[in-house]
Amino acid sequence: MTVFEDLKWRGLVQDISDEALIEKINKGGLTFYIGTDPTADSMHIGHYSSFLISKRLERAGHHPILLIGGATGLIGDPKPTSERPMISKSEVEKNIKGLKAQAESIFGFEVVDNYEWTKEINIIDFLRDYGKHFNINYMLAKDKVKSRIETGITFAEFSYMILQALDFLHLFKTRNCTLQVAGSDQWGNITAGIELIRKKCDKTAYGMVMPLVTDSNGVKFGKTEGNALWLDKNKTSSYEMYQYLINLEDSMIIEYLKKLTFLSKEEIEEIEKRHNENPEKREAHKRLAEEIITDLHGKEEYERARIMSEALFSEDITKLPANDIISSLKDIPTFIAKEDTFLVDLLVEASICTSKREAREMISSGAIAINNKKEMNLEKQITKEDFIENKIILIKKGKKRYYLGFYK
RNA sequence: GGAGGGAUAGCGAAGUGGUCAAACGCGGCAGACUGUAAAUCUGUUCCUUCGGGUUCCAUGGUUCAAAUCCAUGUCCCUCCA
Repeated sequence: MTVFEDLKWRGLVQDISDEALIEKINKGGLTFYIGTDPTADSMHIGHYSSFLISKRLERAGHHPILLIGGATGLIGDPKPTSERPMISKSEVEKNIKGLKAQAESIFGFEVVDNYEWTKEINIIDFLRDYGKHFNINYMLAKDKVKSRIETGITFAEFSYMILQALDFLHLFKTRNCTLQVAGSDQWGNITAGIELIRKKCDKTAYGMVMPLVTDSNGVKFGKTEGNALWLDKNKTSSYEMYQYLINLEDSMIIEYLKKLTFLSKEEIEEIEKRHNENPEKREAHKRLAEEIITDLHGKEEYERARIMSEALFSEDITKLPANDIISSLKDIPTFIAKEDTFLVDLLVEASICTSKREAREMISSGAIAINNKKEMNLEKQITKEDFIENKIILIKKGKKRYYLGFYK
């Protein structure tokens, strides 16, 4: 299987700008770039899939450059629905630092910042050197702009694609970077760059985009409770990551293995076979979690997450030594618990529930468990006996959310 | 500059003087069923010491009573110039 066939098989190729790219990808030796704007101080799992393509290309003998949009992040890539709020310059600076460190440690890529070559351009040169190459009609025809004509788009966001095109041109000229890789929402910006290169240099550059990774309902991969799953383990612990991956729906799991791991076709087919025979064992889910967490944070982190999950979901927690529980559960939310507190109050104080009303509702519906034992008594007071070894108390909300309390 | 329309809970959207803590849909949360899955079904979704308290862009006003009427302001949209 060629490199391109492998990408295709994994479902990672939505579109390429030119058929000629296939051969170049198979041959190796290209310098390519992938970009992200510093909208947060960490990447999330959504970035991960597209960044993995870069890793795959790197393994196939190409050279990746990671571009962080210190300039474009100050402007904002148009979303199809509405204008982005502007991010402060200090925020952008902070985010760049976070992303840079992360990209280097997780992916080991060379990082560049487009602020470097954008900051010196003055407005007259910008309009003459770049603006002159963009016909408004062409820009208006781009999907992203088109979808915003009704709701409105500011000149700042409208100009975004010129900045991104300029990046591609800059890297093409200075680094001989001939390929840009991204998620499918970047297609318009990439083709703008390809055209700019053709107009200014009379050379051909290429673009490749991958489809957005979603669940079966079209919801973006990694969206849980409105929060993203961050690649920074201080923002999203390995345990949380493990839990998210292990709970993914069956119908998508093989697709995720293809897109998010480096497992070979043969290995994945074997896993698929076993998964179909015994879906309840969730071998495919476990393997996905193992691969992703190990790639991100290393073997040790993965083992910790796995052991913790197994302890919480399959063993009688009260039989374990308190210190073992503490050390294996250090990623879950904690709180301080006094004895004789009413459970209702405790749930609110520990931010397990947002109000007493909700706390009562949870208790009476059987959603609250103390040390894995369901507690439905609204008048329940926490006593010393509720603490394992007089030290800790484990509260579960719903089926999967755990909170660890320390005796005070 | 002129004319008109709009702003309601996380989102979409009803309601146009009392029966409104506000229909309905989505989303969220929980329960049942399961496999810590999906689908489905059920409940729930401002706070509360369960007496009540605080909500419908903001501020004033009319009224026994306002999301609903009036005035002013802010923001958005459409059409005309």
